Amino acid sequence: MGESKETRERLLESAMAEFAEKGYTKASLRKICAGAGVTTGALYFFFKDKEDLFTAIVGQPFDELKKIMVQHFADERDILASSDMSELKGHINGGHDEIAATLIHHLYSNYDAFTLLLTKSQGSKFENCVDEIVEMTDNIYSAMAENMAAMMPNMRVNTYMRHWLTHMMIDAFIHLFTHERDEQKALSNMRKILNFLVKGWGDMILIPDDAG
Amino acid sequence: MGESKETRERLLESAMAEFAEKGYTKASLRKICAGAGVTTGALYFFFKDKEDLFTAIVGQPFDELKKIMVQHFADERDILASSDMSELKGHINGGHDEIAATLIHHLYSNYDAFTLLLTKSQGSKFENCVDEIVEMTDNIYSAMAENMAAMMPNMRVNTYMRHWLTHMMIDAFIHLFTHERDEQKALSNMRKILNFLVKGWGDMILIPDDAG
Amino acid sequence: MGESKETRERLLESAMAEFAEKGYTKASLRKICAGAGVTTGALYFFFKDKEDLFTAIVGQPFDELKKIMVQHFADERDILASSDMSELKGHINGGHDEIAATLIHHLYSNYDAFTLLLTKSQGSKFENCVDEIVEMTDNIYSAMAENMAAMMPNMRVNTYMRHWLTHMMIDAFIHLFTHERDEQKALSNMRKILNFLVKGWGDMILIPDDAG
Amino acid sequence: MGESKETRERLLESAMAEFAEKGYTKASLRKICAGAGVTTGALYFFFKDKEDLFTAIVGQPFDELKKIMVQHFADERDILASSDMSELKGHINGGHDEIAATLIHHLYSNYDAFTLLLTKSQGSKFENCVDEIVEMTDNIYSAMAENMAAMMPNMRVNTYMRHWLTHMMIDAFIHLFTHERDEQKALSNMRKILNFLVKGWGDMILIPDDAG
DNA sequence: TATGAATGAGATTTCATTCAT
DNA sequence: CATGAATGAAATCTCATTCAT
Repeated sequence: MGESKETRERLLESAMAEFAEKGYTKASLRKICAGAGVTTGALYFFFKDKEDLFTAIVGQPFDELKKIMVQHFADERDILASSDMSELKGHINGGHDEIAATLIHHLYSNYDAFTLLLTKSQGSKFENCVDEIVEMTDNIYSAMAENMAAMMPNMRVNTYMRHWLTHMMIDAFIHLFTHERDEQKALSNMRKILNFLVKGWGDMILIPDDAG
Repeated sequence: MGESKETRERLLESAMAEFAEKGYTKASLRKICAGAGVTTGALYFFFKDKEDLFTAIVGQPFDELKKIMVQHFADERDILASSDMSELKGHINGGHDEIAATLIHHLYSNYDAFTLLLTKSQGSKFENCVDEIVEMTDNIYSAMAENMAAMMPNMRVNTYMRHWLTHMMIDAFIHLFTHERDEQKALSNMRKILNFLVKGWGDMILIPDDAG
Repeated sequence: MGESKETRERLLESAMAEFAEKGYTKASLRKICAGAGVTTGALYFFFKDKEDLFTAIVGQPFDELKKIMVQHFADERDILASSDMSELKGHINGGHDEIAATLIHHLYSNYDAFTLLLTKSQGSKFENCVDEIVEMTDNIYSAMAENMAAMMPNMRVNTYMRHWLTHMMIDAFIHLFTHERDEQKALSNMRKILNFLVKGWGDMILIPDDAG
Repeated sequence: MGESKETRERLLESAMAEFAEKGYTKASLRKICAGAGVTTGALYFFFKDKEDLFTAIVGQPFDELKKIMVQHFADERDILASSDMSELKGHINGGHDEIAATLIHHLYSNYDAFTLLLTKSQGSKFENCVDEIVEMTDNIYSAMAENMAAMMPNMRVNTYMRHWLTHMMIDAFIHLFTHERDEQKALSNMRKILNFLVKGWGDMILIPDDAG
């Protein structure tokens, strides 16, 4: 009554707790409402259905995550387009450091939402969100790898390994995020991990033309 | 009536399909029974409850997986106990190759069961099965890493990176398994990946005493 | 297999335990069979259905109980038919003592069966067994009371109190049986109780013609 | 929709009929809902589960019954504390008359509920409600009997008979209630019965020190 | 805005019973 | 004499959702 904003927020908080405890599928809207001190009708005033409620929690952070990545990759592409080989390699590391910091900051600024998204979304439309991110990233890296191969005679791209390395990189972010509550430590570790993974480009992705 | 083996197997097949489509939680026992052409009571003659049915599909393959790992690690420990440093490093690679082949063969020999276990078990008692495997592996690698550090003066173990590398290795198996239907290709790729990850031991896990 | 008698008895024992624990309605035939180490088919070889199984436990003791009472009352009637008033009164007490001993002995000789019958039969055809006994007894006492009233001028029978006193007497037996495990103590107490209740005949049952 | 009070009441009425016909355990919630013209979900809006529905019918009358008894016994204790022997005996009868009237009135004012409670509650949490009442009463009478014995030299309490007499008294109330639909007749008969039972105190409960 | 009431479909599970072998 | 398999109905209960007020 008259306290609409509060109600909506109480619902979101209650939903966060319930989704975190039970997972998307097993979470009960009734219990979410009870936890917010309202009845189901109130929930349906603010949200279309269960999916809409879940989206209200994780949707925007997830969209922003994608926006950040798209933006970063667009910047990268511009730079790479006008680079020679040695500048490029240097840039990859620097670029990685920058985007890593930005992404990790974004993840930790929306800690609860991303925890839900990454560990409790099975059954919702977000259940394949990681695949979506991997695909996005892979598309970019695909272009990047082909560019690099084009500059290096007698070398070609092992697409399978490129895909795997991309996946490992995303998984590394997720693993860090879900196992390390402190943002600074996460960032510091992520840098070491990225340093390591970048070596995989040379080792596994760009390979001699005649390799199996 | 009278076609006992068939019925149980039809139930398992129908269950496999339903679990694969909907995931453990959303799968409907009614539909599983309908799919097998029997009534719900028949299901309860063969299986105690939903969890028992799911376990009948994934339980044994999972247990064997753990048994294979335990056996492998026990063998390794015996060998490592009587090795000097250089032999040891050589062995790690060889050992990896061997266990990788065994594990991948086991995974692909129970393809459907492991697909269920790894991607559709949320809500069941197996939902944390990957963590279980990671923990098992990490315990072994923990001992191994300490042994190696003890042989190298002025070096210590970065436990965080050790844990991460273990996780990445397990994830690599899972990623391969869930993205590559051909066992031989999976094995070939896994070998390359392991070769790469093993370098992480030198790069990130054994670090100078004074490193942060 | 070849041990039919044993099986039937094991079923009866298992049934006794299950009925005692859950009551007739909630008792599960499956659990009874499991407890006897056989499958449901075996049960249905020996017993027609659930009711028949229960009857196999409590039926005969109950029938014998009624037979004992019928016999006793028939004897009583013969004696009473040829008695004058004072002999009759004396006989009531003596008769009570005798029948009490016989009944109590019968109850305690079939302790488990009567415990089931008296406390766990709701839902079965025996659920009103106490009423049946009360009615039987009341019919006899009705005739007896009318006889006595006929001998006493200006007195009539208060049928309500007669019915109540009969009920209390039966309840006294049941209360004793269900609260006192030792037959001798039960009998000793029952005698005191009957002595007391018999006074009710003079006090409440045979009343002046003009009483309300 | 919109006829909330009616629905809840229709459910209670339908439940009363079903419980009365089948007993608590065998009563079907489906049939109760059908009888009330609503779906099963509606029932669960008003009541937590089957037990809660049964409690909604019999709980309050039963609680009030206990409250009445507690209040009565508290009053009695105050009076008895300041009485000599002869006043006390007189009081017992008077007190009995008063409480009997109050209790019987309460029982008949909730006729259907108490019928359910006393004859159809097996399987519910109320299945031992009579024992509860007996115990309450027995505790009080225990104290009362000891007081009386203390005033009478060379006399002691036969606790077994005290317990039995208490039980008989409660059973008398129940028997009257379940066999006599008319409140006035029940009360009138109850008075006679109590008069009779009170004699048991002298005959069976307070006995010479040297009695067995 | 929000409530209170109700729907209707569906969930898992248990039951007594049957019957071919 | 007993098994193993299966039926079919019913049980209690929970769910997301709707809607008049």
